Amino acid sequence: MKINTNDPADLSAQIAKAIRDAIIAGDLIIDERLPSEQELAEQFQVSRPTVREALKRLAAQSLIRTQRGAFGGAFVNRINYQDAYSQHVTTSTLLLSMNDVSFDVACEARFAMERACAPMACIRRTADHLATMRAEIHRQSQPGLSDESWCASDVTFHRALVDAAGNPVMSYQLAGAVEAMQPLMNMITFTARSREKIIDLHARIADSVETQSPETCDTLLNELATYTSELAANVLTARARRDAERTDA
Amino acid sequence: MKINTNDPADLSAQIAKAIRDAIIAGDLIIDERLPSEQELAEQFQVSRPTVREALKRLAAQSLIRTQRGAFGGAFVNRINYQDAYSQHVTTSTLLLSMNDVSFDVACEARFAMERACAPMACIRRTADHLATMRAEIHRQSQPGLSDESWCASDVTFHRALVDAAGNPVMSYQLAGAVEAMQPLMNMITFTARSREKIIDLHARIADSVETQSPETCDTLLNELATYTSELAANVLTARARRDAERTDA
DNA sequence: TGCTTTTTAAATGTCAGACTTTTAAATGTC
DNA sequence: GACATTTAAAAGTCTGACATTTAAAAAGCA
Repeated sequence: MKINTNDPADLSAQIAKAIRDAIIAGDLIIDERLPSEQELAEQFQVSRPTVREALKRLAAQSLIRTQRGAFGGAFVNRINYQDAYSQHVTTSTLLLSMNDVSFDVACEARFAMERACAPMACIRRTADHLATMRAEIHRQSQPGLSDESWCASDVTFHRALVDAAGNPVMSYQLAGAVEAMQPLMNMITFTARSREKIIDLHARIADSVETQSPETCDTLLNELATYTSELAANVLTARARRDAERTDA
Repeated sequence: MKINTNDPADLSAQIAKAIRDAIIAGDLIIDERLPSEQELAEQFQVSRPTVREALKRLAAQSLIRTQRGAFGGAFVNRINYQDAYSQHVTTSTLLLSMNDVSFDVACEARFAMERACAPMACIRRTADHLATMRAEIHRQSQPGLSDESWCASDVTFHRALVDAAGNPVMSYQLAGAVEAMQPLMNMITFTARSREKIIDLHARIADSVETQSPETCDTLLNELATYTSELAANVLTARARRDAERTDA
């Protein structure tokens, strides 16, 4: 584990990279304790604050965890789905919001991937997944539900559908697409009428998963995708018209 | 932007969280300059090293970038696909390797998502994507190709297929599934015969994308998924048998 | 002996202050 | 006006110290 003296990057970044590479290569195994900060400082010939900055970088990526006290230190972390999941969602959300990704592109990606889950979900769904979907449909039917709660419930419903596929790798990868859509979904105004239609689709999707009818489920998801896109398009044109009027006035 | 004095977490973690939340909430916009480290230290009533550790955490997530010199400082970073992509791949790879994810689960997820790309790829593929696919097929046909080069070429081929769908959100989300599989793929021994079969499938997949035949493409990807699983199963049973023999001796 | 309490040492967390290096704006010079 | 020089601001780094946490080791005790 060496650092390149010709590298223009910060020392702490170089040290972080060296340790990260060692973890990825398997030279440092799970739960293995790194040398103490003082020892690392001596190894890399830098000061302790510099080592600490490097360790904080790695901690931010959940690659290590630190423990205080005697026999404490930095340990190689087993990355769990929870940590990876929340990081993935944060990054995906920012990626979408910062890069002017159009609603259509995000929507297309999300539903394409969700439709990939559907056949597996129809086969492997448990009573638990179905119950979650039904519960969210019930929540969505309640009058006076705020737009935010509506969207949150929508995400929960779709997460249950994805989780029903029983493949944690897919759940993890899909999380970015489904949850990161929420801020974009919040732009849409869901009228009582549009909510009604979506709830109907949700109910029929739940039915198709329960009766294990992948083709029906696929068709319904497609319909939902189309309808969601339409709603978004309406919002955008309405907004454009209003802006135009304001410019005229 | 305040920190909670009752929070048991480290100060640097709290400060990082406060700034991160401000960025996610949109209180800090892209390219906005944060206060200098000295000013942040005064605002949060901590020392400069503590602030620096917080900033390094954010830098590790590509949320900020720092610039030295007069009028330098920490700036809110526009997360680009490149950065997000490599982070996503790193995390996915470690998630798979550290959590004993079975080959089948990872394989299923990968091909299910790839099949979701296929219809879009058939419609939107450009000459560029097709050329990349053909070039990789050609590379794969060369005798004496190392297993690692073979796998790398395989990833490039499939990335081209995914990119051909013309949806950057899908490309980003799929990157984790496709590239993170590489270490698992490296476990498989690709004999000349198995390579031949895969190359044939690759060629027919490229054909189907070129002739815009989504159904054929889907079937072929399915076939490739099944065959890949079979190869892996063979490796695993062979290894199990060998281990058993070794135990006997 | 066996359990509880106290001590202790090692490690991270935090701080203060100084110095170095980089960088771009401001100033000076031709 | 174009180029060189100065300068100040900011990140990067270092040194040394102290605070806090924690688990092992030691001591005390029944």
